[in-house]
Amino acid sequence: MTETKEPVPAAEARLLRIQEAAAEVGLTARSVRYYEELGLLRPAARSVGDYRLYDSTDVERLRFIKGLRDDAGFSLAEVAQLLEDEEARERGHEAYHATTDPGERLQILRDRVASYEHQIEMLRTKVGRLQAMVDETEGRLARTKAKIAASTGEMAGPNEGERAQ
Amino acid sequence: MTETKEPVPAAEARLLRIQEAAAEVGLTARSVRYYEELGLLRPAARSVGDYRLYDSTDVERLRFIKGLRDDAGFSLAEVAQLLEDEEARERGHEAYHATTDPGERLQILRDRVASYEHQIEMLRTKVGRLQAMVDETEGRLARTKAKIAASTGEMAGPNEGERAQ
DNA sequence: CTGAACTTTCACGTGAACGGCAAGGTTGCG
DNA sequence: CGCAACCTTGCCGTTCACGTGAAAGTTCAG
Repeated sequence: MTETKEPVPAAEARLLRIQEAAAEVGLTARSVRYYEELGLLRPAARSVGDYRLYDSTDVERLRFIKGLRDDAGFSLAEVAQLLEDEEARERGHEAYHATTDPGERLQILRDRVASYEHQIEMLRTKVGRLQAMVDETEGRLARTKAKIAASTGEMAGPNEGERAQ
Repeated sequence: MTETKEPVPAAEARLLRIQEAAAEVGLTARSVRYYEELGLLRPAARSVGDYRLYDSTDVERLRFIKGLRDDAGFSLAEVAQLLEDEEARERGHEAYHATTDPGERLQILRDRVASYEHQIEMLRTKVGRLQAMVDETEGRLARTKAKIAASTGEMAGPNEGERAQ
C-alpha cells in the first residue's frame, strides 16, 4: 500500500503561472497583475524565483471578477467592494477551520450568507433595470407590429396616429 | 375668441437648454456635449445665440443612452452601434411621412421591427449572462444555508465536508 | 440697459484600465 | 551549461469618458 504509481495523487489541482491562469479566463497577464495591484486578489503562492502561482480558487475568483466587469458592467472599484465581502468570506474560511467552537463557526457561516445576499441584491438590481429596458423596447416593438398589422389589414386606410416612435 | 390667456397652448413641449435637459436625465452638460461630439444625438434646435435646445424626444434619447451606459454597461461606442439603428428609425420616421406609398411605408415599419428586435436581442444576452451570475451566487448561498441547517440541527456533529466556498 | 447666470468653442487635465517596453531574473528542456 | 521562453518590477504611453478652466457671447429679470 505504498503509493508507487501516480506522480501526484491527482487531486492536487496544478498551480498555474500568470499567463496560463489569465488565458484560462480570457484575460491578459497585465490585467491580472493590475487586479492584484488593486487588491482584488493575491496569487495562492510564489515560486522560488518569485513567479506568481495561481490555484483553482484563484482562477475562479478571476472568472468572477471578469464576470462582474464584462457581464454586469461594474467598475473595478465596485468589484473591489463586492470582493471585500469575498475577502471576508475567505478569512472566514480560514477562521472556520481555525476554531472548533460551534458558535463561532455558525457566526462565520451567517456572515457568509449575509455577504452572498448582498451580492445577489446588487446583481438583481442590475437585472431589474436591464429587464425594464427590454420591456420598454418590447413595447415599442409591439406597437410597431400592430401598425403593420393594421396597415396590411385595411390596405387603403389613411393616416392613423403614428405613435410608435 | 382671440387667445388671451394661456401663454402657450400647453401642447408645445417646451424646449430645454442643455443644463435643464441634462439634469432631467441625471447627466452633466459636458456629457451631453460629448455625446453629441460622438454623434449620439443632435439637439432639436439652436437658439438665435446658438444655444442648444432639446425637445422631449431628445431627452428620451438621452435617457436611453444613459440606460445603455449605466444599466447595461455598454461603452459609448457600442451605444453608437445601437443608435445607428435608432438613427435609421428616425430617418425612417421622416421617410414614412414623406411617402404615401403603402408599400414603402410597410417596408419602413418592417425595418423598424428588425431594428427593435436587434436591440432586444443584445439586451437579452446581457440579462442572460447577468442572471447566470445571480444563479451561481444563489447556489453558493443555498449550500451555505444548508450547512447552517445541518450545523444547528445536529448541534455536535463533527466536520462534514466544507464545500460551499 | 445692466448685471447675473447661462451658454458657446477650444483646449488642456484627469482617473480608470490597461498596453508595451526595458532591464534583468527564472524555468526547464537538451 | 546553454538558451529560448517565460517571469519580475518599474515606468511611460494610450484610450475612454468625461472635468475644468478660459475667453467670449447670450438671455432675461429688473
